Amino acid sequence: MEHPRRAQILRAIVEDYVHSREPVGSKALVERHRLPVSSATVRNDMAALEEDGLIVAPHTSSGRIPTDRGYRVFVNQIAALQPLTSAQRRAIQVFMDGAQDLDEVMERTVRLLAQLTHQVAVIQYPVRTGITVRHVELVDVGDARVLVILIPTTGRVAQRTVELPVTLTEAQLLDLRAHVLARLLGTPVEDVPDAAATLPTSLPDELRDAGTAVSAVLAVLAAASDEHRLVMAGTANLARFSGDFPQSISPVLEALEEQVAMLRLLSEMQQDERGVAVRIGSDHSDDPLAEASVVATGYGPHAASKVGVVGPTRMDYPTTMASVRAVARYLSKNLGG
Amino acid sequence: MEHPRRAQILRAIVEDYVHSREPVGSKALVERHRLPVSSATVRNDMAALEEDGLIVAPHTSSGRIPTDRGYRVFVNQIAALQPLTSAQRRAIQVFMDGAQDLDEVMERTVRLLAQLTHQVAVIQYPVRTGITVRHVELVDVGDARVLVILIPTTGRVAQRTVELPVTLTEAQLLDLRAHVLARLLGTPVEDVPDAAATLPTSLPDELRDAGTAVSAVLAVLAAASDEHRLVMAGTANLARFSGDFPQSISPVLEALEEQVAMLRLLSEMQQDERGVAVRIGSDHSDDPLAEASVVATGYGPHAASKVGVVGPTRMDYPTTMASVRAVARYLSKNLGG
DNA sequence: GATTAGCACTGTGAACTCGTGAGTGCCAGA
DNA sequence: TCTGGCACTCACGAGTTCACAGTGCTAATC
Repeated sequence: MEHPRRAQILRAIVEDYVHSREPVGSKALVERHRLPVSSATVRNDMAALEEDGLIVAPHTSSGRIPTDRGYRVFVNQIAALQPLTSAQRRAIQVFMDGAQDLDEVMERTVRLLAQLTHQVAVIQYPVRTGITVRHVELVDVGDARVLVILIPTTGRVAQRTVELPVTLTEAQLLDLRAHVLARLLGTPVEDVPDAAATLPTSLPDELRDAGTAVSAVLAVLAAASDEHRLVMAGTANLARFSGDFPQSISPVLEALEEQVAMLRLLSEMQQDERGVAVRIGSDHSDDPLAEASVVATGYGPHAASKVGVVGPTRMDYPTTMASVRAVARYLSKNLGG
Repeated sequence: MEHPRRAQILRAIVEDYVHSREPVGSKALVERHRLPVSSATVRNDMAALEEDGLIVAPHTSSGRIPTDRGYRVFVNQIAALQPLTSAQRRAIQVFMDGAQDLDEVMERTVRLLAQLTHQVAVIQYPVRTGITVRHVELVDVGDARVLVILIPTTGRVAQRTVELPVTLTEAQLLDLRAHVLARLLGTPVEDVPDAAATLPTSLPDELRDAGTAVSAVLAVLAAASDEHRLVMAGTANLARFSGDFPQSISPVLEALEEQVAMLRLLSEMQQDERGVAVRIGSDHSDDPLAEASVVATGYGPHAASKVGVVGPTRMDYPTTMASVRAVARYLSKNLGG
């Protein structure tokens, strides 16, 4: 793509097609974009672009539409993302202001992004790093059952009841608690499973079985964290764009409900130097998101948590990318506290 | 509707239309259901049913389709819900078996119900009654900030950090904790706001301001509970039935995302003696669910928590109602533990 | 070599016609 | 109250025509 005019024409085709949803022809292109060449020249360039697999004609004697590869090249060409309008900036401020807890921040963020982009927005709960164990509490619930509570330095408190193989006295439970605290306090949460596994060996005999049960639960509690949760909003936007999905929007909705798959997809996306990752369509046709594009970026420390939108390949990439990045930046800035 | 044959004809029309999505005519009706009368008779009855507003003809000389009122009467006529097939019962068992924590139960339930009914399924987190305060923990986080943790007898632990107007020593914090515990331990969660409000008056002067801040947070924590959370699954099913929504499925998707509105809607639905509540369409056309039906029922103690499905008015009510009830019963039975 | 004007060609989609058939309402008779 | 019969009515699909936006190609021009 060293040919500058062809790049310009590709850009024009993408813009017009995204805007009108109709195949764009050479003549209309020259007029709408005041190109300093004739339609015949544009036709020649179009033939070359088609040769390169960047655009296709749905049928003989119709205008061209971009292919996934065409969108890809277009997206890569965008040098700098256009900044948001001041109105949009203000919207972010107003919308996000006053969110009390993390749940509310996630909820508002995802709604805001859906509204800003007119697409489906998804956000992963923050991935926290450097979290250690602040406290562990064992509460007797009767019937040899104990409520195990794991309190990390930041993030959500995790709890679960566990059935002990033996009944412990109150003093024994306090003793066990002391052992657990001694072993785990200040331990990075990701090391808790290993640390907990070594716990029983250091316990007096009468606490060993109970300690084993508690350790197992602690390992589960340390592993289960918010960061596998995904929140989304704006699914109704998909229906509005249903014309852009040749099949149906069903596979897309299904894919969105598969949180595990979505999380993997998001984590696999590599953002470029502009700070945004874009996935356009898919090569393998069995992918439920084969007809869709995903624009995502990381936020928070190491940009480890993801936020993004899902929409049709025929999408306004420049503004969508700008919105996603702006929201992520806002989050990164205001989530530290 | 004391006319038995007309009731039978209405039933037949609903069944055929639900099954074929096409207006049903008098002749086809007589054949498919082996009615012991002629098509002319059926036509007369149809005219009467139309007079009553239970069916309409989309245009002159076409078959009839049920109105919302028609569906209503049809649903009321169903005396006993047909029980699930043994395969379906087994599916519930297999599907739900092995769910570890509440989140997983909710997740699996809603997926199962979506799969069973081929509709969008929604479930409200259990409404718990008779919950009291098991424990309150205050953890110093530095910078005059304290993490307040409220542990109820059952349900999710709630926590939030609060900024204190003054810095407390460790001993003062322990003192405050003791006062809080003395006041709140064993208090029903719904009474916590009131109880917490009286807390500061009983505090020594140097703890009063901090106590006020903590009380406010405790009130919030006690109010915020899982029971306002709604989980859904099967939105892709909506797209498959998109032909059944004259406008688009957008309003329905929007309505589903409005958790507050959905919760209110669900709580307002009164289930009848069969244990299921059915809402068919809507009178006011500005309702986003005007084109949709909701089948819901309560589960758990006092059937206070809701589970149900949302779909087109052209829905297989008997089996949907049976599925919803079966799932709710399963939940009620297995959620006590 | 790149660009342009000119021209013949093509497939889509909108507008129109027309025949078919399922379905209705109504009436007269059992 | 039910039934057979009959005239009538639309919706729908197939077939046809027409205009037009757009293309590819060729030959002339910069």
